Order: sequence, then structure tokens, then C-alpha cells
Amino acid sequence: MPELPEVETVLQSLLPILQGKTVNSVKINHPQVIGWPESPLTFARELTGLIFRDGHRRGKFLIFQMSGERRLIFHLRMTGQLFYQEGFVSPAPHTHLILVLSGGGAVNFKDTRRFGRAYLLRPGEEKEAGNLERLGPEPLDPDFSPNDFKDVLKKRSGRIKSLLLNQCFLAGLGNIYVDEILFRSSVHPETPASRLREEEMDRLYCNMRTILREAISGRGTTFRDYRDGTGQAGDFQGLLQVYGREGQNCPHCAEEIRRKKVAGRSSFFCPRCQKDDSYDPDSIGECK
DNA sequence: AACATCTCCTGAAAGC
DNA sequence: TGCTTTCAGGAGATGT
Repeated sequence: MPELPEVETVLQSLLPILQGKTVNSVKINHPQVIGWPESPLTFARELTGLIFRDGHRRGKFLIFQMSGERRLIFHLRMTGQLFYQEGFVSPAPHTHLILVLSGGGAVNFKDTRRFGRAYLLRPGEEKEAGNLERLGPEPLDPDFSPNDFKDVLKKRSGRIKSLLLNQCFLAGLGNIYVDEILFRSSVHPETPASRLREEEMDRLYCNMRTILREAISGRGTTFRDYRDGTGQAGDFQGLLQVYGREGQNCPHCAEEIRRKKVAGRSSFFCPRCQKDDSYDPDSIGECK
């Protein structure tokens, strides 16, 4: 499931290839994946001829700045893959959108479960791209301080796990990294946000930034479907400490890792490490 | 207002 | 063995 580090990796692997290339033709195999404009035919017509200028990531959105003041935006959701292929290759199953580029290569948008979306926006149409306009701060933004993080946390009564997953609160976290952040911070996923102690909030902030940076360095987590912009898998999955490890021993205390539904998601946690006053600064979660 | 639940999708895995 | 059911989860829509 592509989260912030995976989307960042896709962007970094694709952008150098795409910059300067022109979209020569657009093939839409499944109109449902076009989120905007409403008419997929308009999407195809207006995208044809545009040049890839630049790109960046916002939350889990991939945003390409195109010529003509257009922005081409992708959200990969669960199983979406955006990758470049040189020359003509017959498309893999579930390839819903193909952009044939100058130079003969093509960008493929493949998404088994068809939750992902592509948007082509004119200036002023930002509200048409899902919740892009309502996203919370970027966790890795240098201007996003521990105090900013704590101030919003203190106002919330919900469980910390639901809050960290809420894109309007913080942009880019998903189920895998939230579980890892909570584990490293020794915080139980069901803890009410408003009841977190000061040092727990500091740990969450710090571990969040550390883990996201580590995962970007590892080029993302391939748990099932994720691939980068060249089709390569990530390397971070082996470094996950709790996610997907139900029944295995906690790497810190050897207690059996549990799995429980929290906020409608599978949550993996260590029942011994992640409870009140269980924090041991000499072992896990320490933030420098 | 702010939760929780349902929905969309397919394929892998579990259950019978 | 093989069919049926469950599960995975991002996020918008709907319900409480």
C-alpha cells in the first residue's frame, strides 16, 4: 500500500525520466480511473501534447506540473502502480491508463483494484482532486515543529491511531507506518490523543520523522503490490518491526505481537511495550 | 462536530 | 481437492 515513502520513491524514480518529454497519445482502458475532468475523453484530449516540466509529492498524491499550466495528479490508493516502460510492451493486466511519450516510452497506470485515480487540473480546480486541498501538514516539512504537532494533538479526543491515519490532520501516513511509529514510541494504538503525555507526543513526532526518512532511504515497503516508477520493489519491508508480524516475538521484549482492529484497520502492536508507562529509553523509541 | 460504518474492487488465503 | 467466504485498506459517502 503506497504511503508517503512509497509515493516519494515513485516520484523520485519517475521524474528524471519524464522531465522534458511530451505526451504523444493517451489510451484509457478503464474510464473509471479518471477522476477529473468528468469526461475521460476530455482528459485524453487535453493531456495530449503537454510536456512534463516538474513534479512533487503532497501527502500520498503524485503531482506533475505540465506545460500549459496544467497539473497531472495521481493517487495510487491501495494497489496503484505508476511506472515507465521503454518502447512498446503489451500492457500488463489491469493497466487502465497509458501515456505514450516522445522518445517511444510510455507511462503506465496499473491498478488491480481500481481504487486509484488520475486527475488533470487547470489552475483553480484543486478541489476536484479528492481531498488534496484539505490535506494536513507534511510530516517532513522543516517548518512543521514538534509544537505544531502537539498543539493539534491536544485538541483531539479520538484514538491516536485514527488521528494519525486522518489525512486532514497529517498528510501521508497509512496503516503500515502508523503501526511502526506507535510501536517505536511505545504508544498503544487506542490511546486517546488528548490523554498522551508530553514526552509521548515528542516521541511520536520524532519517530514519525525518523521512520519516514528511513523508509524513503530504503525506497519504500513492498508488502504486496508496491513497485517504484521503474517497476522495482522496495527494501524497507524487512525492517518493519511489528506490521504483519502477528504471533512473532517483539524485537524488544520478546512478547508475542498481537493484532487487533483499531479504527477499522488491522493494528499490530506489542501488548507489553505499548501500554502506559512501558517506555524504556534504553531500548526502543528513543529520540535524539 | 466528530466519531464509526459502509462502499468500492480483486486476488490471495483461509475455511469448510 | 475444490468451492465459498473472508480479508486487505485509502478515503469518500453515509449513518449515528
